[in-house]
Amino acid sequence: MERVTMADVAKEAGVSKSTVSQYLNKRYEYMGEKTRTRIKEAIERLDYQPNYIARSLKQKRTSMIGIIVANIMHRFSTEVSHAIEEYCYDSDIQAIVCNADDDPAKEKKYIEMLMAKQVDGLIIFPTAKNIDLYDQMIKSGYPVVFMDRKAGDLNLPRIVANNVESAYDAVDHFIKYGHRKISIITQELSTSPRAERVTGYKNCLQDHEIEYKDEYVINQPIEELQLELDRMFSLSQPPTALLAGNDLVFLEILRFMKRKSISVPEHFSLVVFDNIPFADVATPAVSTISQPAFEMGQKAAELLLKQIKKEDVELKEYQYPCDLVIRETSARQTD
Amino acid sequence: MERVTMADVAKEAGVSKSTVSQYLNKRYEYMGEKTRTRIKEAIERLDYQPNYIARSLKQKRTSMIGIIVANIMHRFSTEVSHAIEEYCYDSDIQAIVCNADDDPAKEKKYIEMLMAKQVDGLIIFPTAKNIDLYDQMIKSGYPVVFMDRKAGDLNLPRIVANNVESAYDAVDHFIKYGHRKISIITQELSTSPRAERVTGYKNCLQDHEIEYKDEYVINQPIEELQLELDRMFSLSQPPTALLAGNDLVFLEILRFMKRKSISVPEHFSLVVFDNIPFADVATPAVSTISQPAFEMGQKAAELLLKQIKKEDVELKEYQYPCDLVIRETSARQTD
DNA sequence: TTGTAAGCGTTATCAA
DNA sequence: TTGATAACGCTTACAA
Repeated sequence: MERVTMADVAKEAGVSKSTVSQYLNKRYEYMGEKTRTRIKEAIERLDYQPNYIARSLKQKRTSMIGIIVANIMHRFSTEVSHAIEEYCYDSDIQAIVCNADDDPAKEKKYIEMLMAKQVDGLIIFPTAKNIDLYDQMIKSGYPVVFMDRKAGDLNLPRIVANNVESAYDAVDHFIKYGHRKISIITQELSTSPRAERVTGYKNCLQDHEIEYKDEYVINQPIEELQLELDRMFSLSQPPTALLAGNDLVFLEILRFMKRKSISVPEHFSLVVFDNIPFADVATPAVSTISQPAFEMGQKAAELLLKQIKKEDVELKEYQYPCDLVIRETSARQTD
Repeated sequence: MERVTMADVAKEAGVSKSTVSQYLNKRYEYMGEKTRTRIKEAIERLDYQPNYIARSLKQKRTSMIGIIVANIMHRFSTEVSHAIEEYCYDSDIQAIVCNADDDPAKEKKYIEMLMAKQVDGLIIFPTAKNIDLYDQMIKSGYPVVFMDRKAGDLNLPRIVANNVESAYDAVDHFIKYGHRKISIITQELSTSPRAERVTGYKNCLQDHEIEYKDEYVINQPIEELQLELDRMFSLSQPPTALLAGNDLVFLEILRFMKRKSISVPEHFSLVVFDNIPFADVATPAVSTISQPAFEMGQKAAELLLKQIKKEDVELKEYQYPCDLVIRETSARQTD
């Protein structure tokens, strides 16, 4: 196991612990050539590995940050985490990814555990149910960045997509393609992006003077979606275009299509709000609204590391535009 | 920031640090009822949060483990990591996931950094290029479990899939479906699973007395695959069945199909060796050899935690059978 | 240029 | 049943 300590190296090299410490922290300025090589050799001979825990205790920094993801099953979360990790790697920072699984209690537990582990800061996809806790962290000056979701009226940097506008654009695209019976399907409206996507949908219908119909709007838990889809497609006038609110919803729509043996874009046009793997190479290629997950992740990391280094950051909302990519699941409606 | 320490709580409650420590570690046996409540109240009043770093320094355990994934872009890696995390969550252990990105130098750096951070053990998808380092860790008694890939002849628990047999089964399935011109496509044969899958392929052809043809076997980096596929499908006798060696290869095959406007199973049958999202709900649904990623991850975690707790574990290879799921991309060949 | 010594916030040992 | 006190392995004034 880990045996060799700095004291051993010091003894081996015939110097004191502090000198070894100096050496390790590359403070060579006032260090004699011989002492340096002697320490170097001693370290090699003993195969000494420094203990970062001890250093952290003293320095009050761990060079670790935490990422608390609301639900790791979303491709978007994975892409963002990945971008954060990559950014951190260049600064010799470790990222610990935790999955709150859409459970506020689990989120709370992770926040407390990561803070107890003295991680230097946190990037959170907030469940938005632990407002008091968020508030307390922020007030205490602890570095935090919010990602993807809005929560409360807190004074910290937030990275979000322009959900309203992007959903608007997708619906606008449907309308330009001749659709009038347009549906939007999301999970429960318990998070800001979902609600915003529905808002964009409504706004666009309104601007085009298309009547909003409740029966075309599904906001239900994943488990309910098959039933809801059955219902919606039994209408005398089923929708001809669907906007899937995220990748998990898309999965359910695929399942539904499989079950009914129907296909896109023949039966309806489809746009998915989310990054999905294979979207471009699938047949038919899937039209998507893709969020700039990589840029968003990098920005979050940048803002967090700046806060950790006590540099000034703007405590505002950083909004990212998404990219509506029309592929083969969108078709013109001619009736 | 983090201000309140155990000493503050002790003072506030009018007891000594050691008593507070006892309380926190739930050693109530010899503790007076009143002291207990006084400490409890003091903790609440001060909103004290223990510092796990200090505890770790003393106890020489961090309750963290590291996962070093060879390449995070594989769905399999994500699923395994996820299973490990879930298992660890129940034991109050944190998992730190690092992506070596198929780079032995990066793998080495991560191993050293995680050990310096005093993580209690490591689950590694080895690049198999750092044998000396692996050897050293294992000799020193550090808890390690290998996942997915074989590396060197080391004395530690290894979790692997039965690659030879599973590839064999897929080819056997092709042959039963009337195929004789069967191709296998993988990346470079630099890892054991890839080589084993090719072995299974060869064995099966041999058992069925089908001639092995080099021109049907592609083992090239991802970037070369489009060229190689072009070449292979320009043969006078192109293959009628393809076994894709993993999910990234599958992506390239999809890209190729898109480019050539050809489809499965009309142009060829396809089985993918890997877990891919949407496989069952895609159209056509994709035949896959799915690895029991969840079980493999759980087992790895179980074996690692046992080692950490100094319990005996068998230092052997744990081999997991995969599941050949025939879906719609496999068709009978009638010519 | 290097060494001494006092922490960092816990836990563990042993007395009281 | 509780309290001193010495670690844990490192950093950092300050002294030499």
